[in-house]
Amino acid sequence: MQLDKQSSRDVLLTSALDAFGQHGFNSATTRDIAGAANMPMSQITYHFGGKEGLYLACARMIADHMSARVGDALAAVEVALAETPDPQTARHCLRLLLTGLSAAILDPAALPISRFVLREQADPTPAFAILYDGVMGRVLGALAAAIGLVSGKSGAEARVLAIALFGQLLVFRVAQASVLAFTGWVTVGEDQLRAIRDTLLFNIDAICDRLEKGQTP
Amino acid sequence: MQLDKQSSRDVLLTSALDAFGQHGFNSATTRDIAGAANMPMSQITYHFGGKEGLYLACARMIADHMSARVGDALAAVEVALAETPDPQTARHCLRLLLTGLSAAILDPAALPISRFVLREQADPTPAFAILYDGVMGRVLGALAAAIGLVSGKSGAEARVLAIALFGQLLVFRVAQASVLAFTGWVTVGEDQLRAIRDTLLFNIDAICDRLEKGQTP
DNA sequence: GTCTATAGTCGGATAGAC
DNA sequence: GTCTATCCGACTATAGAC
Repeated sequence: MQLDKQSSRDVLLTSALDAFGQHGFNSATTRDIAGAANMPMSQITYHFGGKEGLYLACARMIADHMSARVGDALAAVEVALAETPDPQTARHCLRLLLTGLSAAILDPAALPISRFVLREQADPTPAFAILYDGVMGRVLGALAAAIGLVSGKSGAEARVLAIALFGQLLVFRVAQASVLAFTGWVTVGEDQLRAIRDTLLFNIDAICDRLEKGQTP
Repeated sequence: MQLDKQSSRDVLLTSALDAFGQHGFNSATTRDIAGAANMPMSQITYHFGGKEGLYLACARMIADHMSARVGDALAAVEVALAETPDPQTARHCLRLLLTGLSAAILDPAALPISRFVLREQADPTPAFAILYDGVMGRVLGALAAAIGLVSGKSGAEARVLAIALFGQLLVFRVAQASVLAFTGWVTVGEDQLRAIRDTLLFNIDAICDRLEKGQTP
């Protein structure tokens, strides 16, 4: 037996991530989560102490997973911005970051993660701190730093612009129902990812151009 | 008695909108909704037939409310684009639309509505069609039409760009927990609304400039 | 470590008095 | 139209056998 060496703990975690992402903490039931993992509900109590412990464990798993996925790119950008702090480097970093984020956020395989994170954005629980400190704060920080180098400004304006840039991407996940209805797409796959990424890069160049001309928001 | 002439039906509706927005359909309880309106749960059955009927009635109320609020501006833009279809008019319309949308979406008084709509975006129910057909489809359509006039293109590219523009605004509502954590704001009030709107208008000009130069995404 | 059985709670719907 | 009382199903948690 045990053809796959995944511990029942891990099986429960992925099952839970899926359920919490789709239905939220309250609506997801421990019975369904355990059932999808082919084990009785009491396994959740045994491994995680209860529903809440399971939820927090999901958040930690996400933070680890995302750090592993975008951590290298993020670190590279942070180093580049520190070593060669000029507008050209910054613009390149922006393009790099948004390209990587597009792939990570729109990847269909990461859908359960996206859903889970979005729910935490809408109404944060103690799991929010785990996610924000682990990944999102760093991403926004890197975006704002790059924008600061391009515009020569830092502080509030750069941060607002960083969030707006990020929103251009996020909307395709968070408002997916409207996106599909409006574009006629049936799914957000490879082709759509390309179209979105190209639009984002175009906008980055447009905004950087205008920032470098010294015009400020 | 009856100092205010609001029918108990209306009181239930606003109470329900609040609860559904904060907790979602499943987690909001009819007991709490009725309790907040100071009436027994059976009133929901009487007026709306059940929890589901109450939920759909909320969606209809939102569609009516939003149509009343942005309907005029939307109609004006649609007329302007049809009568004087040139890039200058289109850019002006874009600025007008985003300014109006900023106020509507970030208005603290409209928070319950925002929450309700966002939940429908994440996982649509039959209420989604009511909301999309009533407002959102028209908004996105107007944005895409204006962009089409500026860039000389219509179709998929204009629609993707329209969604991206809208996302710059939406993110400040949908990811509010991260926005507050990252900016240090404690709330999104008048001052923050101005900062966001100025950034959006700056980006619109930047993107329009580049589109008019004939460069395409 | 893994399971079954059960306790205790809560939410939605309904019946029927007023 | 508005209320109280009650039913039934579904959920989390826990005790305890193996």
